[in-house]
Amino acid sequence: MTKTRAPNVQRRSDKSRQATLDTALDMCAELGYRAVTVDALAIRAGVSKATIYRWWSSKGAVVLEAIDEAGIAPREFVETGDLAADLRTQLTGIVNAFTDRRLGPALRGVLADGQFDPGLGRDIQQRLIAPRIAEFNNRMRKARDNGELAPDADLEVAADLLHAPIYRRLMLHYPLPDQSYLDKIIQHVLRALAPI
Amino acid sequence: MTKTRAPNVQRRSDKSRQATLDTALDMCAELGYRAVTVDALAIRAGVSKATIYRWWSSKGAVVLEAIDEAGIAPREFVETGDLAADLRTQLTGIVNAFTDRRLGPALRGVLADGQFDPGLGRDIQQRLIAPRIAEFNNRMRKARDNGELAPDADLEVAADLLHAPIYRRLMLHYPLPDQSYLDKIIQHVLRALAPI
Amino acid sequence: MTKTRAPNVQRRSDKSRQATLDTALDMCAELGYRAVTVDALAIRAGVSKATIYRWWSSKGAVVLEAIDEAGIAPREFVETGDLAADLRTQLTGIVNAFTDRRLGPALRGVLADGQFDPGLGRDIQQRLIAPRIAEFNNRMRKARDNGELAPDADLEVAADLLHAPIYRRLMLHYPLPDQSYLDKIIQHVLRALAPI
Amino acid sequence: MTKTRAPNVQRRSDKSRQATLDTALDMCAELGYRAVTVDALAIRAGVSKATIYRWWSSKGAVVLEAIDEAGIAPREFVETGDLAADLRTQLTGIVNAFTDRRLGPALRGVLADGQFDPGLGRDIQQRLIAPRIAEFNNRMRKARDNGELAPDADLEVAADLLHAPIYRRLMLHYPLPDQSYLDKIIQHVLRALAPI
DNA sequence: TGTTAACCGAGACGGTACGTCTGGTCTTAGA
DNA sequence: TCTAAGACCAGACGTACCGTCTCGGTTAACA
Repeated sequence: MTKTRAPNVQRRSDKSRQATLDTALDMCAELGYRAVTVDALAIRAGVSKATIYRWWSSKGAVVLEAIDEAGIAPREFVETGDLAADLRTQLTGIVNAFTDRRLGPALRGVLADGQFDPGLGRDIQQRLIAPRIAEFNNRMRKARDNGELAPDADLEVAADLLHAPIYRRLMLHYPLPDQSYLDKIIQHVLRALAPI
Repeated sequence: MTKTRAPNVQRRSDKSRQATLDTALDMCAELGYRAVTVDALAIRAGVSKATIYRWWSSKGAVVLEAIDEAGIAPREFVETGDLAADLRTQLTGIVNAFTDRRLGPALRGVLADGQFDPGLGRDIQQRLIAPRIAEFNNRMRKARDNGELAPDADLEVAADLLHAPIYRRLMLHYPLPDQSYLDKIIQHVLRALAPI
Repeated sequence: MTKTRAPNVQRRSDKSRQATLDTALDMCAELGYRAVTVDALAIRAGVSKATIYRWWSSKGAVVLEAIDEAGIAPREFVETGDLAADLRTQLTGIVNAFTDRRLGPALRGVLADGQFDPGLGRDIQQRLIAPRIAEFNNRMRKARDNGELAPDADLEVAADLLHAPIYRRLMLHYPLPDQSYLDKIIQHVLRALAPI
Repeated sequence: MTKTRAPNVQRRSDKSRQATLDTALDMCAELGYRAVTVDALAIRAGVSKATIYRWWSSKGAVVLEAIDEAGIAPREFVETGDLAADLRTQLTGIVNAFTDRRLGPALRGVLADGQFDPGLGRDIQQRLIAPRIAEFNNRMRKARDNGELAPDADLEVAADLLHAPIYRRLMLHYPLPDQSYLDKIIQHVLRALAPI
């Protein structure tokens, strides 16, 4: 009885969808993620609350989809043959996503919110993180095959050491790494993973 | 017209203070940080809401103080002379804090909340993080002086590489590192910082 | 930044409205006007506080409307041709309203509250008092035209002398007039206003 | 245990008592009775809340005592031998008390409050009303003995008819009677009570 | 081309937590 | 022992959001 029948995606209004996603990012940028309420989002997007809740489970889900759609940060590696340069490009892309005037606040907010909402956390992991880690692993596997890394280089550890400083700094309110700091990180990690 | 004349610390009721802090941790453990409300905390602690707001600015501030007081995770390094072992002890202590049945949920919650509330974030940084980083730097400086690390080893990078994986995994809902994974991290970092 | 966009009366839930008004009178009767809180009213009426505040400005406004709707005391005069009898009927009706088990406490309470809240006082005057005074004046004007009263009988004074003892006794916690006392009042006033 | 032993009146600080009473009237005049809180009263009078509650049961009791002490309105009749003039003097005194810049707000407030607080209501009746009604009855009895009133004139009715319009007008937010209106009331009542 | 199902905006609803305020009690230290 | 100062518990206040719901109006697929 209470169960709302699954809505028909065919008939979904794309205008309402886009307005909701766009407005969500705008409002995060202006007010900060926390201060964005579904009520206000609905009014400003010219959309009804029921419509939002018909298609998304929460504010976080809206913002996550908006971020994903906005194509934040490069997904695929631009491969130049220079491993350090390629890592630098990817890490810089991630940092830029967090500092982007429009996307940054939404991204930080949704990540923090994901720590409270397990469903949202899972979605973030799957939609934002996993594809980029897969790309990262691809690139690293090639480097390992090329002999740029030790043949038994542990890619999970590599992913952690390279990416984690960004998240730690987010979480502890330290300033995010700049280019030269990223280079230091990369050099340290490559040294740790170097052959013999 | 914020009346808020600063309250007189001399006359503070220690009983109310302790009850509030204890109950805050208990409720975080039982319900999760998010689900703890100041109303419910006040009732269960047998304390009035006004008293809570007289001494703390928010739920997060209460929980932070409770965690700090509970002496979560070792502050000082136990120095054995074996650097890898000492780092392992400290990092294990941190991971244990996050997985502790009583403190873990409070700690995770307050860290996530700190990402929304800048004041709280600053307090976390100062009360929880900074003292431990100082201890860490002490230990690392000794190791550098002993020649266990390169004479130009960058301790900021070292701190990031060693601690950050824990925070990244928290943030992305990955499982926290276990002992053997921590050992891997430590070995990689020590290799990156090794002399010559 | 009073958001308060005027609510849409068309879509008002009559069920919630009735439950609120009914419960307000019940609670006044049981607990006394002062002890009724909006919180408790909302819970007992099965209505949210927001709904109450959406449609009424205060507890007093709810109770006033409940009283008005309950049709306390006869509004129109029942005209029998016998002036003294008609006045007796009306005054008795007023006294009965104040002693009514269900309405009395609400009515006394809202009148007293109106002395503190000017807006409420004005509403009481307009919704409860003015229509009855108009009816009273109609009846008295007819009596004056009939020669039952002096041609220059002052109806304002008449209204005061006849009704005021009830209010004075309310205010000073004297017992309210009974039938025979009302008759005395009426006889005195009619004598004072009698034609030459 | 909870029972506070009756305080020793001998040792009562008269300075605190006077400051409390004076400040109570001042604050009623400035802010209105409702807006005066015991907290604010204590602070402004330089007196502690505990001291206030030791000697008075409520804000209303303080204000009532302040009014009584301020000797509002003439208690005794000034007897000139002219009954209408004497009544006019007394009624004018009462109206003046209600419109007095300093005492009026306190008096109106405490009267309204007395309708909620039965104990306060009783005290008002005994301290403020009863003595004046006794004086009134004295004067009226003399007039009856003098033959100015009918020998069977009902003094209770007389008191009601003469005084009640003031209270009704207070309660219904009508303007208080002015001199000429008081004269009309007096003339009507004297006519109703006139011999034969 | 008319019917109809499901969308849509609007916004009222029951809940619930917020942070503030007031009332009345209790504790502490000083006179 | 009384006082000033003020912390304390209790709980009401009015506001803000939440997520659900009901209402007409509109739109698009099917008849």
